[in-house]
Amino acid sequence: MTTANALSEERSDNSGSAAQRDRRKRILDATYELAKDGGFDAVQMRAVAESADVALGTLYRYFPSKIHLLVSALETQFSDAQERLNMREIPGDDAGERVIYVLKRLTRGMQGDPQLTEALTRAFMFADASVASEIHAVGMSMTSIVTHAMHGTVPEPDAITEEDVVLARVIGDVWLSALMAWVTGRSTAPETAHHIETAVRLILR
Amino acid sequence: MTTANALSEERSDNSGSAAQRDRRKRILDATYELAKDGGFDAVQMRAVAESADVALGTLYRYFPSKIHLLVSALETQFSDAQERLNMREIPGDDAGERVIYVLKRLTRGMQGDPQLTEALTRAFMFADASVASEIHAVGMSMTSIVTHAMHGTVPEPDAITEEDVVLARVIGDVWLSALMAWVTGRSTAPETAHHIETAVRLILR
DNA sequence: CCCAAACATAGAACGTGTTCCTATTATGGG
DNA sequence: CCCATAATAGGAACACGTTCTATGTTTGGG
Repeated sequence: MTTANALSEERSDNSGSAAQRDRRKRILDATYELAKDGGFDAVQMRAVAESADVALGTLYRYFPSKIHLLVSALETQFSDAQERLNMREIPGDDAGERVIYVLKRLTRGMQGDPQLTEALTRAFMFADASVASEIHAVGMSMTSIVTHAMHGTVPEPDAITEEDVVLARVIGDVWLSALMAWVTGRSTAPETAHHIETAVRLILR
Repeated sequence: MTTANALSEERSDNSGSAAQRDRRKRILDATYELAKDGGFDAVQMRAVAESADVALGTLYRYFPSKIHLLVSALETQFSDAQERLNMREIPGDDAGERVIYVLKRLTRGMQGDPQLTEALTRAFMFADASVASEIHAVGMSMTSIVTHAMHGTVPEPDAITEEDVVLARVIGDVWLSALMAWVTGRSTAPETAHHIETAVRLILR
């Protein structure tokens, strides 16, 4: 999703210290690249470190575990998506239509990179309490995306009711479960889309 | 789907050499014991093998991975719960009340054994495509439990409508997400119960 | 300019899931 | 009873996440 390739070391023109900056970004880019090709298993810490051209210990200084690394990658992707979506109005005649539109778009995007999605989703699922803050951030993005879609435009904070949040959380739950079913091969892409659509209509009826 | 261990052949000749008795059951029992005390991390394959008094290779013959082992344990627990619930009528005046009753009961049961629940849930979450059939079985039990609760009594197969199944799946999704949030320390037990209750009322309104 | 502290590197080492190998022990058909 | 085959035991070996150690290298305040 991000710039295709910061993997190739771009240290040609800038000598020394310029290449020392942006380790975090290099690491995340390497993570995306490896995940895109081989999924969760291919994101091996030694491989990430080598790809990002940092030492293993440095990788662990930036991300204290493989799960932190992948959930942080997911977090970045989600807040990017949230930002992109916030820039425009969501098409659709009612909340249900708009939410379905947005979720289908999100889902299609993720299904376009199955291995990457598998890596990020499984990390998210496996995360334990130590990753709570990153997971919380992802949840916030998800809720924000859905409430935005429900309202059609970025809502004023005090325009979001208690019920909106409950609805958004439930929709987020369903979306996550559907994504998981797809990632683990228990349902096809069309089935996933259909399940999400049905559930949203049901919840926002 | 009626008996607890549909997977095992459950050899009935249990007299004879006691030590040979049902390795599968010994393994699952050891798994429960270790999980109950120390959660996911404490379920170490060498420890399970030793506890169950089988060789490591034998353990892997019965369960091809730690995830298979734990998801199978979850499967057993779920189909036990399903069986117990099927034996009686569910109290409650409408579908929503009954579903909430059952889910609260289930949730309380799992929260009574936090470490065990953490182990089983995280394994379930982490499972990949190779565990699809076990995961599917868990999903079936879940759906069955919920449709049962919706109807109040074990429904005839043809009394279950398409919509029932959709409702049950959505409820299952929410329940799973709530359980996950609790397991990873992102929400407390009361919050979890409240979220489930709110969501069920919303879905079955 | 100098030095202490923070940051990086390379790589060894360790733990646990998983695989593999060999010898031994049940099992069931003839 | 005997043998072929499968199942099990016991344990070495390997892979990858993670931690640790020893040694530079950068950086910012005096």
